[in-house]
Amino acid sequence: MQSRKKQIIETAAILFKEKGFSAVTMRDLAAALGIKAASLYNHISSKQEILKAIIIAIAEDFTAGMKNIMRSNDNAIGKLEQVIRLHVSITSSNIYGMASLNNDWMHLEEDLEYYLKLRTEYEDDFRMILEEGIEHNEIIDSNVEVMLFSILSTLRSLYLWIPKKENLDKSVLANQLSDVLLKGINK
Amino acid sequence: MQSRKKQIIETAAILFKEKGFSAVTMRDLAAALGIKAASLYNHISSKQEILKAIIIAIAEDFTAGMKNIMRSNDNAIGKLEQVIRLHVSITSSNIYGMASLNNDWMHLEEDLEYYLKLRTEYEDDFRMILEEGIEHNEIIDSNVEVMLFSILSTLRSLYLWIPKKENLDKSVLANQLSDVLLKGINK
DNA sequence: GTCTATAAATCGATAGAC
DNA sequence: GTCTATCGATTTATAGAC
Repeated sequence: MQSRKKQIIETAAILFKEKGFSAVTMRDLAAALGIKAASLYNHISSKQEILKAIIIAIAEDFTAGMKNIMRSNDNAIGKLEQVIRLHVSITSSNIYGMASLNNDWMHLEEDLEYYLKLRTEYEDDFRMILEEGIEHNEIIDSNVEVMLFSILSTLRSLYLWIPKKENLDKSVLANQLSDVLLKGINK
Repeated sequence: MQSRKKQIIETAAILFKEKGFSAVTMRDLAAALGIKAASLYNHISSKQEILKAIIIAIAEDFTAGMKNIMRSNDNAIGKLEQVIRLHVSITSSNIYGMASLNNDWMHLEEDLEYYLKLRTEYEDDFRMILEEGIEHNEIIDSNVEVMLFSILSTLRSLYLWIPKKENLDKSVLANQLSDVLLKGINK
């Protein structure tokens, strides 16, 4: 990808995190880059193409990461720890893009169906890990959907919290999250 | 409040959840109500007033609920269980409004500062409960911010998951959440 | 209380000069 | 690769008839 195009997409992601896709105009984006709106179209074909570039790339990263985890020989708890590390890793290197993935996916047009397919597959794999853990007596036999929802909500919100941490150590954060999410906070 | 105004605000919240505040036009809203856009202005003064009505009311409900919990004599775990019930209660009766509270607060104009004040106070109270629990040996002495982030992310995402549950029993859900959030999923 | 008509501003995107 | 100029559509909101 050309360097200028990449710069446009990265700058767009920053603005999209602040106000959302719909509230950011091509003039806003151009101004942030120090050019005029018309000049953007020498590098990208539409606002929609920018959104697609941001969201689909990250969604495919999650899919690839999850497929690797499913292929591993770890037990359920080990797989969950891998999933947590996957979220910390992808999120910390795509803080702005994660905001679009979480909040602006419904504005995808041609790629909406594809995005939803990736998301459903991801959640299905996640659920399978939990069910496998219950079956093998590693995980409490509580409501699977509540556990899935609880862990995934936390991991999907990481993009809001990681920027507030100074001197982020990704492996320390992943370990703390594993502790809290798997073992709870009760003493 | 007049019945028609209430109906407009409730319908707006439904549309805001689907596409976000910025992507919903006054024509969309009017069409959903079976009238013309101009007719909306006989009941409300601006699109901004609708957003404010949705968000501030819920934010004040959370503030009032948290103040009650802070005044109670429960220990830290008991207070956390109350907070979980507060989120389940407010969210289940404001599914659509919670989407705006979470995703469209940045589009508030005159009331943005007030909203941020309420949110900060809420998080400070939440943090105090956790710190009190650590001090009294009820809660593990782990990273407070990670615990706060983890629990609050889950509770703030409830509006996405509650609609998927059929035959919702609020007290059952609150108990399941308390189990998972406080005791973890590890066996 | 809803309508038609419209104002004034802004939107994404294109044409063509340099 | 960026610019000026502009198109055509759409935005929030208002005026005034009914």
